Amino acid sequence: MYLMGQRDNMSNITTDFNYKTVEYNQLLNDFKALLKKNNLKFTIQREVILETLYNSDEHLTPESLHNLIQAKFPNLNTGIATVYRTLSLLEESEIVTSLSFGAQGKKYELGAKHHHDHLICTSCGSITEFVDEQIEDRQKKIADALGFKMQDHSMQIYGICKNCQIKE
Amino acid sequence: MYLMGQRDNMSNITTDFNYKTVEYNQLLNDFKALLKKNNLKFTIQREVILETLYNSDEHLTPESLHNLIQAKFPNLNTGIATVYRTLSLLEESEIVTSLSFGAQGKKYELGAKHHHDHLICTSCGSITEFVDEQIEDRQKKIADALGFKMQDHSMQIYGICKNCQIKE
DNA sequence: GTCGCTGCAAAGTCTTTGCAGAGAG
DNA sequence: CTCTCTGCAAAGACTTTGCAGCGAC
Repeated sequence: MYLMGQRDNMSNITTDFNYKTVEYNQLLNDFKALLKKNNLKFTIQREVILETLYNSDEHLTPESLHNLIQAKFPNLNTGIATVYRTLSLLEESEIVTSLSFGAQGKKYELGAKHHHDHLICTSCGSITEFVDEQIEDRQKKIADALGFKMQDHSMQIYGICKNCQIKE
Repeated sequence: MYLMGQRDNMSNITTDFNYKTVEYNQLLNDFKALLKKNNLKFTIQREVILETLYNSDEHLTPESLHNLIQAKFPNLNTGIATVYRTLSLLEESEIVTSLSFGAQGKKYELGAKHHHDHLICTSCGSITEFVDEQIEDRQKKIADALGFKMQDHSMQIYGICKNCQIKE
């Protein structure tokens, strides 16, 4: 099992621990191509949303994403509705994936990274990512054994994270 | 890894394949004891909700649970608010567990069966349950390694089930 | 220019809450 | 009797949609 590294938050420069497998420019180009293919338009709002997702290590709710954008680009005055609309578009295009964890609402993350699973703190809501080859292998075998043609899978472990255990 | 059997839908009589580890009467008694312990009252609505959950193999939404109850006990005129309140109570007491699948809303199932994971057919929506000890072990180890106090976990494998593959 | 996109506000979902009367203990 | 529960309806939280003007192409 290995923990995903942290990526450099300040720029697109990769670090030794960078887990993003896609450069921002490539991602952006893919997105533009997708838009063109579907006769959709490339707008500044759409770019800002993609960029903000890319530059965040967090799993963002539509609301927190909107807040980040408002803070960084106050002049754009981006509406929450546009954030929702763009997230749906990105999810449909499999550029982002969503997680519905415990309570209510979804969180989104870029899907362009490595596949990974999630450890979710039920106290503070923080999400830690990990990948475990043994589990990945096992999942394939189980699907095979049941005659199931596996397309995707997701795993979540819920509990109390280190920090919250200390606080209690 | 082993597949969970199917239970008899018509009565509380167990079959060879029954996977419920708890008899309804025992479940009911536990629930009554829990209520008493917390100075809560045992009402007909609460019983009907528990019973309906017990007698359903489906993963139920609050709404579908409410519909089932309305259909079976129209005279009770159970309110949806009571269903929500009781589900929260049951979840808090770890008698039921909730799943947040894809879209929106939660689905509930009795937690009194064995723990299990889910294979979900993206074509017909059917859900197959399974348990794999290797994965269970691994999950514990991962949580431990990350200083995480594990409370629960869930795993879903998405794909096309045998039947749907044949149809295609 | 055209036609899709955006912000806004209104409308939809799903869930929770306040309240007054009903009912369990 | 007391104090919790319940159904109802209203309120909340989150998300989607209609619309008129804006902006990408």
